[in-house]
Amino acid sequence: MGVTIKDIARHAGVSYSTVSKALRDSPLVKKPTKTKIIKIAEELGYQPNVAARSLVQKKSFTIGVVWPSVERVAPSILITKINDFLEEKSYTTLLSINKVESAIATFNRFQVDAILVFGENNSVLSDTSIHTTVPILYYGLKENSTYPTIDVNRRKAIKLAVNYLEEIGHKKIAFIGDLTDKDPLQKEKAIGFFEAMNVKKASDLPELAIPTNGLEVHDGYHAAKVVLANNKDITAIITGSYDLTRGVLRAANELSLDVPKDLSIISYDNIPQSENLGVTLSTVGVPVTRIAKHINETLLSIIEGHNIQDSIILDPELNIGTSCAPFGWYD
Amino acid sequence: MGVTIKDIARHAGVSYSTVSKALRDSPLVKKPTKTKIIKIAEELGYQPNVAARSLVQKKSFTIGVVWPSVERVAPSILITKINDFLEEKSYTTLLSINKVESAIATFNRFQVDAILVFGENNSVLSDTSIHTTVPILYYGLKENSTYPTIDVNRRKAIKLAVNYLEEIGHKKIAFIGDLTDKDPLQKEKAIGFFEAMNVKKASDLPELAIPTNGLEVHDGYHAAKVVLANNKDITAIITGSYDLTRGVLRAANELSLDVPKDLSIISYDNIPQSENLGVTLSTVGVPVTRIAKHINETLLSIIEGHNIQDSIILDPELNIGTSCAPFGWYD
DNA sequence: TTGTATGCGTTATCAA
DNA sequence: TTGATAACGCATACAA
Repeated sequence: MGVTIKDIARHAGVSYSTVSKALRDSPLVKKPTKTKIIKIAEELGYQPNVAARSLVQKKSFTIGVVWPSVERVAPSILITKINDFLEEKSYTTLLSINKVESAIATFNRFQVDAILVFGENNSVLSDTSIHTTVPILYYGLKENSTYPTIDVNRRKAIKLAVNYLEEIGHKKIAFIGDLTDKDPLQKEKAIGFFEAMNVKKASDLPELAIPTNGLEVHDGYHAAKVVLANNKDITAIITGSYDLTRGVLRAANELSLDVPKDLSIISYDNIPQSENLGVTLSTVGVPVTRIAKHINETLLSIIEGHNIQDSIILDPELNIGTSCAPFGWYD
Repeated sequence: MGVTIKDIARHAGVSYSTVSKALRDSPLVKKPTKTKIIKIAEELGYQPNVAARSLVQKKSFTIGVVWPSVERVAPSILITKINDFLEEKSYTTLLSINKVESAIATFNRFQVDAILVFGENNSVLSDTSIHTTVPILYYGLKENSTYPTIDVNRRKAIKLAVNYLEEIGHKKIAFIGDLTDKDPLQKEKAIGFFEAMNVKKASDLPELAIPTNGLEVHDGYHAAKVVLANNKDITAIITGSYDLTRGVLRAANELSLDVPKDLSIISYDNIPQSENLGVTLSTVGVPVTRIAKHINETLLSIIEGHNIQDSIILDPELNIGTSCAPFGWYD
């Protein structure tokens, strides 16, 4: 059994309520008593019992994160950031990888102060089925949720990239990414491209809208090899993900194409890249740190009882590195 | 505020202790009262308060999982399996992505019944620094832990593969994988290869021990392209991971090499493959389901107070699919 | 400045 | 078969 404040009280020769106050750094306890108590607590390896504390405080200083699709990388980095921030504010985050409904039920029983739900791309979170007194924040596609939501404008991101490339003179701009309907997030990016190009669908733009079979490095590599061989006058490529971009760079390299002299590249990306790719990437997207910041602030705000008015859709930003240059710059 | 048993009691016109019994399906409550109470509880959306319950029971039916490196895929699948099993046994799993020490402290305060630590490959978990009354189980490299540990024998796995290939007549067997010292888990596989080949290090076997820059598909693809071009009499390849294998298969395909006619492949793997690769893969490793089973049983066992005697190192198994055939089989 | 008493929601023991 | 009550560990209003 763990050490309780009563054990500490006995050792210190004071009442346990004094110990309680001392440990919470209350001004109602004299300095010397306080330091003595804290010292004893440390010696005994005291750890406050969350169950008891949250029972009386009706607050657990804990945030539950529902994360049904553990396998995905991008959310992992976001969660890590959120966790770090929350830790600073002395909140603990606990994750559940159960199905949304059951995870929420669990967190509800645990009396967490707020629940953050990471949306699965294909499922909808509606409040009709869910019994909870704990405030919920949803991160994912706005249209999939009837809760306060934080979303990222992927469509606008790709448009931004297209517009920028056009501004600096590029005429043939290709998009390499997932063009299927399987993943709504990826689809948003494709739609962004179509809208920027004033077409409706991929088949309206067969030589510029390049589908991949996945989002891995090799998929980008393969797509780029094909498109760059068949369509020599393409001068700029926008990719749907960082990994695809890495593949495109390898393909360009093998084809002796210089980036950005022969080919400009803008990559969709949320995540700060650590890898050295020979060029510094130009990216569009909402940086994870900004997403994390918004999520955290919203979380703390709803915990304090503020009713979140509306959902937030974060605007992407464009960061131009050396992978991208005006058309004809080197001629 | 949530619904409590007292609310239910008031609605049902009984005492709250009767409600408590009824909800726990105690035989000490008459059928009709019981059903009535349960019905009201559902109507009110009652959810038992974990804090209060674990306060009195000194048991939370919760298992804490320490998972500092969220980004990795293989552990994700394992965790999912463990979670499913534990759910069946009516345990809840909670994950923490904090640093090991602080995650353990958190779980300790939450009075979880056991803690499962997923080892980070480069850090050591020793019991000297850790204050806890909760039993801990470690999953990772045995040598990194002074706690009861479950580990997988990667070295033996690769040896098994080599020996099998030799048995069926292969003379030139290459290993494609991470040969650096960066990741101890990968290093184990390399050592397994060296031991099976009776050499000490990679440079003793330059044409057969093929290093990659990573564990992605493209790394396997690239390595295989190089090695298969330079060394035509290699008839069998062992790879360090599933993704590498996918790359090798693509390379073989591009080089018009038939698998298994021209090239036999055995892949290190823990994870059941869903993808159709044209062949059914031959694999060595410990299937996640088996790992999960062992972890779960050990977890439940230590919760029941059994002192786990010793650490467990799981033996790999060899599964031969159509990607692997005896040397000369088709001649 | 310190100590005493009460209650948080639940389970468990005992009395009715 | 049901109800009253103590206890779990802690925070806090109030008494000393």
